[in-house]
Amino acid sequence: MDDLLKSLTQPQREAVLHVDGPMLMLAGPGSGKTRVVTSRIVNLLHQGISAHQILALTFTNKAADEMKLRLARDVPDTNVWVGTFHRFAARLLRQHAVLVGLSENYTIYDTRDSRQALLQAIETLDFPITHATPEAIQHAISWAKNNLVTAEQYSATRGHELGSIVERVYPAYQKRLLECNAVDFDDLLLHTAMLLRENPELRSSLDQRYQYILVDEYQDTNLAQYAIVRALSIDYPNLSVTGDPDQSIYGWRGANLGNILEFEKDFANVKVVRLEENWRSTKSILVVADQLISNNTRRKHKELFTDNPQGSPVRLTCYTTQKTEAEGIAGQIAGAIHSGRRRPRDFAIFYRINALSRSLEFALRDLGVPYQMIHGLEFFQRKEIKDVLGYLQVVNNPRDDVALMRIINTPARAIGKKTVERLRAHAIRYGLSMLNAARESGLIESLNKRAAVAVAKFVAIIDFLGAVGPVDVEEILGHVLSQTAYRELFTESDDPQDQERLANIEELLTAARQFDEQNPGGGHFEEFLEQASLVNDTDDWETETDKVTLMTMHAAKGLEFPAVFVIAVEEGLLPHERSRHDPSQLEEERRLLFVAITRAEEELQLSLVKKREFRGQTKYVVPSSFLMELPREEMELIGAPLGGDELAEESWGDDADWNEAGDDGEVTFNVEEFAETPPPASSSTSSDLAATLTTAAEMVSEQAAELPQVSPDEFHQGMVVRHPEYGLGKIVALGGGSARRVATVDFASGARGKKFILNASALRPAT
DNA sequence: ATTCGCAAAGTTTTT
DNA sequence: CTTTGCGAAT
Repeated sequence: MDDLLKSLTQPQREAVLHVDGPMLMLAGPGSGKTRVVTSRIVNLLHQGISAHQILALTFTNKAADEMKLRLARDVPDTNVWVGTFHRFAARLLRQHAVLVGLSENYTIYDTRDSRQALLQAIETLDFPITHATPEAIQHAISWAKNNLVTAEQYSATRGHELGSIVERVYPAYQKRLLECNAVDFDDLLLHTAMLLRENPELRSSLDQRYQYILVDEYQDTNLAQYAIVRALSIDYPNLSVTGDPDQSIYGWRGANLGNILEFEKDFANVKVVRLEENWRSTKSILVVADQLISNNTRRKHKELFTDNPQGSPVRLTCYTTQKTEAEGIAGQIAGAIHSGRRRPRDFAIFYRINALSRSLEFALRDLGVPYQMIHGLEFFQRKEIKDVLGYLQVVNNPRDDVALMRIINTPARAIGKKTVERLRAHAIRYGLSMLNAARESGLIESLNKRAAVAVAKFVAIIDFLGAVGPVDVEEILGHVLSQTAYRELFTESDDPQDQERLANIEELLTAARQFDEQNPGGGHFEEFLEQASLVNDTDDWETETDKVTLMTMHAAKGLEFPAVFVIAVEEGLLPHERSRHDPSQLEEERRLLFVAITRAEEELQLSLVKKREFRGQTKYVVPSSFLMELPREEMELIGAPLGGDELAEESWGDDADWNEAGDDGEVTFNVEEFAETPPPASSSTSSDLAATLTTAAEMVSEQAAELPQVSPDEFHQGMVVRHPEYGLGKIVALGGGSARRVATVDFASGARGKKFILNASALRPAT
């Protein structure tokens, strides 16, 4: 502990040593915030505070994992609860589900599932919605929930058209969710906040349980999150929040900047600590960031400074077109890599909208620079994954109609739209869940025999899965795959997309296996599903690989890179067109650029172009108004017209000036020079990856056939195997930990569901 | 039940 | 210009 303190600055030390009472830590970018927070937890434990009285809340899994990792380094085996708001709420809600009308096996719907539930609710209302899209309604409901407005409380402002629709739809939607025993993301917070508000004994016992609460990125909390944290800090107001108002970039999602700006009014005797010293960036970079952000009014004044060297000046480069911009940047990167000065992973390129990544991808690929792009949601949103998990959802929560309707005819089993409609009508009429309605398919008059039989077969599958019992997740998923023959949909196809789907299913099984290892005992279906819906795969962005990173400025928060490029610093893109006219939204756009700039450690280039192709047509670009707020005399300006005085106010927005500059605007780097660069290992696409994986798997099974002893890990679900007694068969499910891995096998000879302990059996892969 | 074609929209994104 | 989703046709 003493060693720890020695390496800290005075303000950092103050924050670390703070024990009781509320604390507000205003931490600028690169100020060592995470380190301070984890050190403070270490100190709390040191003071004799029990680990289970400490609660650390973050926004993203990435941040939570980072904190866990650092904490584990200092205090191995601690059981301080570190996690996201949503996960904490989900856990609390499991224990007290009944109080809000749910049962503990409730399902968490993602945005798409919620939309389906919403559409179903609108159907039951049967009044036509003409002037609002479902997305708009969904958004309005989400906004209400984030602001703690319940369905009963919601009332439209007079004359507000969308509002009056929402007023009717919101309660119906909420009813539908309860019928399905499901919640949406916002409900996790709303229900929990209401739970605490309406059950004073529960609130005070939890307040006592969680005496020390730490919240990260407090500037991004919404009202619901605020209410939860506030309710847990009344008797024991040892709440410490960390954040930076200048890095609040999620206002459009309901984040309430007021939460952090007014923290000091909210609690008595708040200790305020300012971490202003920056350890990340050069002076050149920091001064640009500082000047820019000082144009905002809604902030807490902060003086950023650093002991780091001056560094090279920040570049502001103007290219002719997005093509030359991309090539120029790719050329600089290739050059630096080629000369051995930098590695690919040192670089990041940020842009305001995903659509801008295209030209960069081409340019990087042309020069053979490996890169990775961070897109938001992926894995758990894929159709094949959602389909397979849909079965598990229904098994876990038989009232989950949304999941049921997703899978009832997937893979196709002759249950058409009409049949589903009739089932649904029956369900509504008798107040049944879809599954129970399906059970009665034989009694529904509108259904013909063929349809009724098809439905009965589906019910049989669900019942079979339900009867499997509390086994490992990997095993139940294996049963899902073999019962539905889902895998067979893809195995015969040579469409590369299908191969990718197959690989994704394997990945799901691997994820299930890892989960099983961490949660032994079997039957943890709902925890697995919860993890699947609350996780997103930007979280496991590969930090280890040596590639240039391309991402939106939003995704960049919390990261740092030696060299950063920010492209398209242009009016209409940054600030974005839709934010340009509202002063508070404009400030958020400025914060976004501030976040992007402060990711850079040593080198930074901002760039724009003269004309940009957008949605098919080329338009002359107006430089971002933010550029005028930067200390241009301290920056290196490259490329006409930014080199001269043309960046003066009078030429702003005047397209003519841009035309005159000519078409071969200066490019900072000669691309041709690097065209001959021997291409480094190119960025591997997922299909490449799938191909390698298949080959590897083949090699493994070839080897296995020759070797007398086979490792249990070499068996996988769906594999064809041979047994000396039963002959050829197929693995329909796998379960158990690595030492006691059990395979369930159906044999061609007719023997079904035979179980073998892989370590001990004579079962071998067939080749 | 699947496939094809057309229309419409096209910030940012967590959970 | 692209992508994506829904609806109509086979």
